[in-house]
Amino acid sequence: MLSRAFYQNPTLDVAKNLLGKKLIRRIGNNFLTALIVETEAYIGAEDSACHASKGKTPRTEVMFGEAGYAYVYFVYGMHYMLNVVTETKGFPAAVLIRAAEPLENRPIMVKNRKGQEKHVCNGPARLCQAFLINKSLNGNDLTADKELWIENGQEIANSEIVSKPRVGIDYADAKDREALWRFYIRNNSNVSKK
DNA sequence: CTCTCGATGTTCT
DNA sequence: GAACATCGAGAGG
Repeated sequence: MLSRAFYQNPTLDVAKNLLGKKLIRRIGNNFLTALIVETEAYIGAEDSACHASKGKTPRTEVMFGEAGYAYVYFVYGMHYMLNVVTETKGFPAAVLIRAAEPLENRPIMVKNRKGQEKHVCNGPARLCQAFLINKSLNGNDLTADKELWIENGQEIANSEIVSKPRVGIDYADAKDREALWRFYIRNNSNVSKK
């Protein structure tokens, strides 16, 4: 299990370092695992794409807290997103987990996705469906939790990491839309978009 | 394979 | 009341 110190770093570093790590979810006696292949950084009140840019609210409160906690929220009336809080207490920042590559117990993930064999984890909302992640996990401590946490996986070389603008933030300022704060593993077929 | 379009509910104005 | 860090079904190539 990754320690708190891993998350207490600059958000862009954490976003890149999370690539190749193993996301683990316990469902009863079964353990779902998947390799993280795509992330996005949301950094501080100055980032107009970050939820925290509108100030601290009950919804975004977790992002203002200590690093290493899960920030789970609901969008579009039907989808959950999984983020991990980074940096220091009082500075709102998080990394969105956008996609992963199924490792163990893939059949259970497919079942959670209502039988969808393709596109099991290649999208933030799909990942949450496959892993049964919902608001009940919001605020859980990923450095101590028994239901959801992250472990070391594969080493990903810097040359294998691709940087792109973030997805789905048309409402943000131009400078924030253009920021290359989306990271994914080159040539991995599980990323959410080409 | 690609594209379009509508569902859905929480949050904030 | 509007916007929203999306997805999947269905139509067409």
